Amino acid sequence: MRPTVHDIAERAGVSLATVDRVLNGRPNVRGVTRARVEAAIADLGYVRDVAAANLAKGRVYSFAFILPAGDNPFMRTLEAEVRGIERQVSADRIRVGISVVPPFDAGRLADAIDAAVAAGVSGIAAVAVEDDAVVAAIDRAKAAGIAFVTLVSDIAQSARDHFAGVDNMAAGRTAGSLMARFLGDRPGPVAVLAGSMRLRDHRERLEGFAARLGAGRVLLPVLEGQDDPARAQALVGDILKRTPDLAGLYSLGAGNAGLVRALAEAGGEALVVIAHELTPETRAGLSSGLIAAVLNQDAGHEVRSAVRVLKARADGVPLHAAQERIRIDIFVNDNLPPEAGQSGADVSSVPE
Amino acid sequence: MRPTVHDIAERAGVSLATVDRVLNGRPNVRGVTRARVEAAIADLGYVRDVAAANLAKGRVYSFAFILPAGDNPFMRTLEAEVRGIERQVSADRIRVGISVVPPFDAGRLADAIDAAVAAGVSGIAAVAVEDDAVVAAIDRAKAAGIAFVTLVSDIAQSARDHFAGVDNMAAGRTAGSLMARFLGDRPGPVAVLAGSMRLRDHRERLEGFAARLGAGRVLLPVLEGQDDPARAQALVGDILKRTPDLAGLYSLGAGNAGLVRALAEAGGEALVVIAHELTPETRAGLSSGLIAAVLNQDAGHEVRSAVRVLKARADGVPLHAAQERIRIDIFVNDNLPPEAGQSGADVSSVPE
DNA sequence: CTGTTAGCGCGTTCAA
DNA sequence: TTGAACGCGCTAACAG
Repeated sequence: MRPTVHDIAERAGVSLATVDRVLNGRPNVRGVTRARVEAAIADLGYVRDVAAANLAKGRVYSFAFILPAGDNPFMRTLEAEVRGIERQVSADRIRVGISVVPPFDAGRLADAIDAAVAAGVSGIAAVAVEDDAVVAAIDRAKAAGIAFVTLVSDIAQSARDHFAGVDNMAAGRTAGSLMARFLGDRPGPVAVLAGSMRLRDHRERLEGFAARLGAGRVLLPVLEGQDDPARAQALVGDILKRTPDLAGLYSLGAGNAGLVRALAEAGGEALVVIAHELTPETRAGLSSGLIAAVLNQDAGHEVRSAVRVLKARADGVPLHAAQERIRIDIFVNDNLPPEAGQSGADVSSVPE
Repeated sequence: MRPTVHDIAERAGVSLATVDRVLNGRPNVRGVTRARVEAAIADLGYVRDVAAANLAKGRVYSFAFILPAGDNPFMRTLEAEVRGIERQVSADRIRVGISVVPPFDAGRLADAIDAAVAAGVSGIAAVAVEDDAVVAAIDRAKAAGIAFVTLVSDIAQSARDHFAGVDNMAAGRTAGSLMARFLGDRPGPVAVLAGSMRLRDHRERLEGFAARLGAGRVLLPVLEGQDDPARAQALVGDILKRTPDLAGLYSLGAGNAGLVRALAEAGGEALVVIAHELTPETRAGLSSGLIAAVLNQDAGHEVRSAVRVLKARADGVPLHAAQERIRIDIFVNDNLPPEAGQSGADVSSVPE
């Protein structure tokens, strides 16, 4: 049986309360007493039973997720995953709230962070926007002792505890080497559709992509679609028309609904298209053969990872870094995961 | 606040003990009383606090993992993951034991299952071997009320609760379509290296692969290497010599250390090689460019999934099917996850 | 058949 | 500075 506080108290010759004070770093314990208790803890290899502790405390974790509004399908999937996780973790006394802020609006994001801090949450996960105001807000949250995880998009120079997202440079490299493999010796230039070169994620993906594409391949100037389906459709339609020998197209941002429409219209067959994020649109593109491969970050995994990390931080407990690393998934038409039901509502009931 | 057993007792006008009896389906409760309690439970929307229940019960879950012995690197990774998960879940009063049995030995596997049942575990996870004796043993375990999960390799016709592994037919299709894409118009036949056509997993992968390879492509007779590195090396070396125009090679089983050695020796450059399972050997193959892509099933995910399912079954709680689906990962040289430290020992400690 | 009571491992009043 | 005692939500002896 695992040692308990009783065992420690007995071994150290003190009472339960004193053990508790030492365990939780509370004051009013003499140095010698503290040392005796700590020795006992070390000797017995005591580890606190977090479940029992929470039961006693009546503690409820409250985490805030801050996501960008808008019709970016990936962000909506992320939101659905956050909503879906609620029931899953409510048994562990964890409440998760969502606030949605205008996309790319650093001021509003910073305000939302401050609001969550004021509301007394014990952890925050947010899709970051690179901005000094946001960095400052994150640092304020950390200073208030609140766990902070950046989600999907990171700000490394902030005080955040963890980043739950992918290495976008590596994602770009992956797209580049896949593109090179798929094209083989086939001639023709390659186009890139991005949201905006002002976004760090998009810059990184492009850089990685270019690095792996191969020296002999012409890379056309980047098209910026602002992650907007209509603009993306126009841009792609245009480039297809103007570049009959186009060999490949890499869509590294959102707005892929427009991309797929433009591809379907043009009826281009041999064009190799690689896109990001598995959404209904890109899934359809894979199925119809218009898209060769989709790179994906698993939104569900990211959300679950964020919750685990926030909880671990709130408990002051170490975490398994290996499990928290978000992979870059490659999907083709044959390894697509089954279409998820309604936002995580896919529950198999148990017989008997 | 969530309703507790006290609230139910009060509302139904009974004592805690009676509520507990109803909650846990124990006997010695009058029909009318039971109905009253159940009504109160429904009215209040009560959900049991599993953590508190386990604390009270002093319950320790004990799960048995049964794995094949031998030097199959994937199986050793699986074993390492099982050992690695112990500490991670010991906080949740879960103990996991491992027993290793001779590979492909149905009798010994069945014995191990029976032994675990006799030892009184509450759940079993095993890499299944297709055999009536094994089916019978699984069914005995289920009859004894023990949760059962097949791992990596399934027996669908048994009474197992769940399969934690991948769809091998889909994995084969994925390999086939990737091979077709990678080869493009390049001429030349394709070879397949399998362990044994007597293994259902390997048959399924081959079938999927052939279905997606394309009609115009010649598929050479299957090489059976018995998952043995030395035999694999000999077979691959031989086919490379005898088939100078060989365009592609699909290794759908184990023994890839031999495969990589043979490839390195031959110095074949343009040959497109696709293999299964990310091991040190295949990882080296990807890095050196000898292997184009590796299909993988995440052993850590499989083990964690198995534990979650076993625990859910033992608790009689529903589970989120979507999270328990094991994906078919595609790895190329650019999206490789960082090399894991020693068997899950990759723990980042928490500051402050 | 039903109710009382004493814990599970821990945190938190209160006194001392 | 320390300790005794109670309670978190639930289960499991016991009585009745």
